[in-house]
Formats: sequence, C-alpha cells, structure tokens
Amino acid sequence: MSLHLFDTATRSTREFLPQVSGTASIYVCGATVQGVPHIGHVRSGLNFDVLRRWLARDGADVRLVRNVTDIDDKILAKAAQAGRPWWEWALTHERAFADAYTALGCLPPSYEPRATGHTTQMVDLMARLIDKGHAYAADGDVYFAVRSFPAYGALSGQKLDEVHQGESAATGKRDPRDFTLWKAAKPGEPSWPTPWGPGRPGWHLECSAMATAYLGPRFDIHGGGIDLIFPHHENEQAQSRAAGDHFAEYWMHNAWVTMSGEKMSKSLGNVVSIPEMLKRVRAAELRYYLVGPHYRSTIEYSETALEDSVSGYRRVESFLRRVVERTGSVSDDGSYTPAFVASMDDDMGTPGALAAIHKRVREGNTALEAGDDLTARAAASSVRAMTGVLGLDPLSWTDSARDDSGRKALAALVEQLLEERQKARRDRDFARADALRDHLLLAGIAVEDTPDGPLWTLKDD
RNA sequence: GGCGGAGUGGCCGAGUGGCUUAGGCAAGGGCCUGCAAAGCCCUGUACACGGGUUCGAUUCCCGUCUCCGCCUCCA
Repeated sequence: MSLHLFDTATRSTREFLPQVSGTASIYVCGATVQGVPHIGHVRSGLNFDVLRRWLARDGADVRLVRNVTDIDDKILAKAAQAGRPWWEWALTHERAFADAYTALGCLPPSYEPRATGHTTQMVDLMARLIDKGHAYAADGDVYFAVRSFPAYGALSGQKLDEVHQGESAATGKRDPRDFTLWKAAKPGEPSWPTPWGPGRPGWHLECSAMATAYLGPRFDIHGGGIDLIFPHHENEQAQSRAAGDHFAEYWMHNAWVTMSGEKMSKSLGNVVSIPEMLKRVRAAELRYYLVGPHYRSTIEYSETALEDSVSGYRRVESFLRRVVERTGSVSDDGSYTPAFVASMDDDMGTPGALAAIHKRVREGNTALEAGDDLTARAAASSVRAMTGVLGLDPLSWTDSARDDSGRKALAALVEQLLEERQKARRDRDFARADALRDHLLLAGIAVEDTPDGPLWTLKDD
C-alpha cells in the first residue's frame, strides 16, 4: 500500500504518483497578510507541513511553495485606516504569520513568493490568455471570459448557470460571472505597469503565476483551505488550463477550525490568535491538538478538548522522559509500526497514526514496569520516529529548553532538595519528606517517585 | 436556488456490512506506592430519527430532522 490522497477534483482517494518519482511539488495558498494569524490559519500550514514531512521521510525531494498575498483590498483598507503604508502593514503581518508557523514547528517552505514580486509573470499569463481569446481588457481591468472555457466549474462541481452573479454590473464585464485578473489603478493606490494600463494583481491570477513560476506548468499537489475551492481554485485552474498549462495533478483541502459552531473569522469576532494560545499551552501541545483530528474534519474549538489533548501529549512525553532518565538518551530513528504507516498512507490518517503511537507508548511503559530496558528503549525510539514525522517529538521540542544554563542551575538546587527528601524517606520521616515535596510543588516543580528514584518536572514550561 | 460536508459511548475523535466494544481524556474498581503522582490491568457496549436492501447494518439505499461551509474577501 502506498500513499493515497483524497483529491478534491475527482472527489475520490487516489494513489499519489508524482510527476517525477522520488520528488513531490506542492503549492499551498498562504495567507493574505492583513491581520494576526489565528489557529484556523495555522491549521492549513500544519496540515501541509505534515504532508511534506511524510513525503520526505525516506529521502524524497519535496518542493513546497507557499505564497504570501501582500497586496489586496483589505490590506490597503486596513493600512489606510491605521495610517500606515500598505507595504509596512503587509510585512508586519507576514512576519506574524512566519512567527506562528515557526513557533508551531512548521519546516520553512522551499520558497515563499510574494504577489508583488511577480507581476511580470502575471502579465505574461494575461497576454497568453488574451491571445487565445480567454481574457479581455476593459478600462484598464482585465477579465477572464468564463464562457470561453467549457470546463469551468469542473473542480468545484459548480454549474455556471447556477452560480450567483455577485459584483456590480457597473463594470466592463461581458458576462457577470467573468472574474478579475487584474485591477485598474485607482488614485492613491499602488500600481504596476502593464500593456493594458497600470494596475494591481487580482488574487486568482497571482497564484497561477507563482505556482507555475516555481513548480512548472504541471506540478503535483495544490492545497489550501476548503473555502478556496470556489471560486479561487476553480479560477486558478481555469486560467492556467485555458492558457495551456496542465497545472495541479491533485487538489487537497483542509477543513475549518470553528468556534461556537461557526467558522473562525475576524469579522465574527470568534478568533483565537496564535500568540494568545501560546500563552496558555505549549506550542507542541497546540500542534498535537490541531494535528490529532483528520485534516478533512472540522475541529470545533473548545477549551476542554484542548486540555484533553494536552494530557494526551504529556502521556507520550512522560514516557520518553522516563526512558531517558533511566537508560540514557534515545535515538529518534526507530521504526514506524505497520499500523502507523497504513494510517498515514491512507490520506494522512493522523488519528490512526496517533493511536499507533499510543499503543507503542503503552508497550514501552509495560516494558519499563517489567524492567525490560531493551524493549522500552526500542519502543521509545520508535515513538520518537513516529511523533517526529508528525512534528511532535517531545524530546526535540524540549531539548533546547533543558539545555539552557538556568535550567542547569535549577537542577542542581532541586537535586539537593530531593536528596534531603530521600534521606527523610529512608528515615521514615514522611512528614518531612512531604513538606519538601510540597515546597517544590509551590515553586512549580512536581516530584514523582519511580522505582528508579524521584523524577521532577517543571509544571508549566 | 445551486454545490458540498456533518450528526458515534460523559467529552474529544477514528472506523467498519457480521471478532476493534480504534485511540486519547474523564470516571469507577484493582495492582503498585509510606502517601501522592505516574504506570499497568479491568469496567462502561455508542453510532440523529423513520423506512428499505440483506442471513445480518452504526457502516449500503431512500426519506425526515438538525447543524455547518461555499456560491462576495477568507486557511
């Protein structure tokens, strides 16, 4: 069984066969950098990060391009409202997104092209479309002629005649459903020159231009959130294929994070931003929460579900710590269990993958209980490998924190108190022993007695 | 109006035509422990509602109800 992915275009799960074996090319629609990222935005980044790690696990050369839409109506409007230059507003939020992705352990994409840097490619694409009669200019705007492309609607399953007609009729459109490739310059707004007059990129055009610029006219996977299927991805496919490019072979879409039963969005005011979240839980724990459910299932955000995830993650973490504490450091190149691989290959079945991990954790704990260090270590390195490919290996998340000098100083002090407590216990002075434990607990240090001696952990690091 | 998704045990969340009562969290019982914590073992027998197909359906089909998303910017 090899990797199978659900392809939105065919609404079926298909075997993943890259154009060039041993490689994979992925284009993900990134953010329009107009505000602070929330957990919904980050779910998409996380999803494709897991996909990319899974594809790359045995050495495949994975190219992941995630764009930044750094010019659009909202950016201009918000920047103007704040009295800041639009380019500063865009970059400020681009950084916020980058920080969020990094904090949650997303590997950096191969490239992150910005829309404003690719107007040349966009002009080229428009020229090809106009040449073939699929696009036309009107008063400086450039439109795609939807009727000229019979396959329009194939990706999303929309019938052209049923599509709501939106937008005002006061434009130069020949058909109300024609979509904008390029927007004519307006006073006070930034613009770039084109043969049809100055203006700025339309949202759909930029993604087609950037995807093919970096991944070629035919690439493997195009991804994004489920809301992008129509019209964004439909339009991308239409314009690229009308221009003669094959474009994406597979289309993948992740579902929402909802809150109070509604899609998380700023206009509804039900947003939890990443910086806020990270004050409450550790990044690895948040990642565990967001990666746990299948990517095509909606996550209804809730505090209690998040807390449950934290407990689940800590179970894995404390197993690994016990093994390390008792037997020394553990490698992260253990084997994946067959159940784990089967789950991941089945359209990235992260729920089944986590179940496989927990099964291994239990085996390891049992071995630990029985004093079978060899088996425990094998389980631990297997757990590290499996959590690692999901970007969740607890030891690589905490190693840096454990190595810092403050931590070492703290360790020296704690060890001394624990030594005293052990002495009290040997003397059966339990009141004294418990007092010491309580004292440490007040300082945020939890102590557990194991057959190998006391183990201490910082409670909320 | 068109298109699409969802309703699973206390909670989260997979999955399948009959032996998986996935997995996690929480709860109860037990083992272990000076105690606690952790860990291990056991317990809970769910699949919106009404029909149908079938030897047998939570899983397939039809209908009903409820919820959500897209069709306008959106991960």
